[in-house]
Amino acid sequence: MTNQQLSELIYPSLAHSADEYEAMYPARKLPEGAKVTRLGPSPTGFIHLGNLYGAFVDERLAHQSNGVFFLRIEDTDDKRYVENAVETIITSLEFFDIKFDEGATLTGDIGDYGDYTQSKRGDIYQAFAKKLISEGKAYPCFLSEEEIFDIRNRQEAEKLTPGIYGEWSRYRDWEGNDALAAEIESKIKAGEPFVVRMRSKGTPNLSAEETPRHTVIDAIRGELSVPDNFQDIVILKQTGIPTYHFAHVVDDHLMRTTHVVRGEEWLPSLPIHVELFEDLGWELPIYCHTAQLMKVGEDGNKRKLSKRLDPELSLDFYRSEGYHPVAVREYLLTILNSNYEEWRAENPDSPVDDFEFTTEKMSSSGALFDLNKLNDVSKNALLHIDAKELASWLRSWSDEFAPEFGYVFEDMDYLAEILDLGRHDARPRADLVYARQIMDFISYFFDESFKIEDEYPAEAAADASEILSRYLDSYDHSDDNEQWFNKIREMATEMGYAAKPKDFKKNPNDYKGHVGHVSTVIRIALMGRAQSPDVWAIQQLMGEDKVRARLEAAVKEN
RNA sequence: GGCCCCAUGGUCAAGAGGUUAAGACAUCGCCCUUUCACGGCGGUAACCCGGGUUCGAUUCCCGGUGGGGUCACCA
Repeated sequence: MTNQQLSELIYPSLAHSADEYEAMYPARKLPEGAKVTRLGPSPTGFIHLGNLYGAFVDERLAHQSNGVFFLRIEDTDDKRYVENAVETIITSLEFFDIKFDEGATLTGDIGDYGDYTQSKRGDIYQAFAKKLISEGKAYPCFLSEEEIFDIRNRQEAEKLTPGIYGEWSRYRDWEGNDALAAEIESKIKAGEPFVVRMRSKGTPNLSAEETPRHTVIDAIRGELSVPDNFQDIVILKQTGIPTYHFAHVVDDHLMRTTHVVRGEEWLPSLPIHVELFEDLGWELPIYCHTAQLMKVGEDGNKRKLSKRLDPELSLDFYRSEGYHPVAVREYLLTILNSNYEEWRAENPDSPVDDFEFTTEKMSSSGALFDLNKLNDVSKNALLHIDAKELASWLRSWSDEFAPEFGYVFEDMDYLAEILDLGRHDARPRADLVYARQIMDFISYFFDESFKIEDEYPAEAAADASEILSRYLDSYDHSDDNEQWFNKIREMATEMGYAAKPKDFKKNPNDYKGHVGHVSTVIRIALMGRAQSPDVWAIQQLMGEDKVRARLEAAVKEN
């Protein structure tokens, strides 16, 4: 039996040959320098910030170069599949403005390089596996789970690298062994299950110094030292479905991916991929191994984000808290490219996508996720969003995640005015961070959520009742800001408070307190809290009736 | 344990042989101010260790140490 005969025996009737597939998916016609990237999620229905981080890199690389960014569903593990996962992936990414040009969509594939779902590409993988078998670069393996377990135990006892390779692989060297060749032939004819393994050319168990190496250039990390692989890894599972390794190599070649962006956890399997590309006679794509987003664990050490342990890093967390997609995008960019913040400082009003993103400026060490920084970036980002736009965005957030705030959206113009409070001053206020926080920040405007949260300052608590009734009596809604404050100052002085805080600080024994304490009493009666934007401006927005009603209620309380 | 990746303040990070070792977030103080926010000024705070190479290493090389990742018919 020859390798050629073996391959025919295993795959007697495939729809197409490897060469035919090669011709069906020719090189893309794209402008010089255009990059083709892809996102290959497995449909577990869970994406976290780390995935988004990687997706940004893909998206920017492709779209900055007039290239193509496509979505490929990597569902080669049926155990992992979660209902509606694909939909979740697409809509979550869309929310953060990650859009695909090609690939799987909710209504079917778009593009000429499909199918874009790996489970539908069985024939293609088999055609290439057949080619490898016919060339002696792969072989069928009938080792059972128990046998593999046994091999591993013996290897561990001998302190050898575990795995199926070299002499440990019983079905590897059947050439020149007629008995074994006959055994394989009869097993196949009998329909016994098998996997297809790569027949690695590497020499097993060499010392680190003896191991031959390749140098692969990584666009983020520079030169990578890749030791030769010697493991006969599985390329096709018993089901005929490929492992990640084989699917990656076949798909990214056939789909003409130019840049493979993936997490650094793939670095250890790079030797396998290098050998597979070589076996198939294909050129290596440019790898971009991104650093993992980290988190501080319970032991105080950094660790990789984990879907089990860190549900709060799920994209849904940010969506439900109401972080604006632009803010998240902007934050990610600050950790993605070290020169981003500098660029942003120089171009405060430019759209994010004007920034020229480069892999060279990416850090190769894992960044710790920093909520403080996100919040800071977010409040500046929201400053650039028009109030009306912000209002309607908040409404759609509420519809989906917080319907209890429905009353906030009854008058959208009013909401927009509230949101705009102080945002156009010479020194604009930056109060708004994320939707849930905003709901709390503006809660005093609505009787549904208004409540007294703070206590009157000690300096003026005893006079609270008098302050409020005098204020109410003299209240004139048409007063301008200056007239209004002069009245308060006058009243404060009459009641024994300093007209200026400085006077009080200088001679604390001469006064009960200062005008600030007096106005805090008013602030609390109106807003329920000691801290808020300008009282006069808020009163103008609330309207005279509401202002009087709040003051009257406060007087009654005292 | 083998292999791979990484290593500058609390965090994100510039720097690429000679710098008073940037900047941002956080933090502290002061100023502005009727509160807060914004803004301004200032402060605390860092090159993991040991060997080389060099006139000179945070920077280059080697070795440790530390952290991370990975060793599946998961991706």
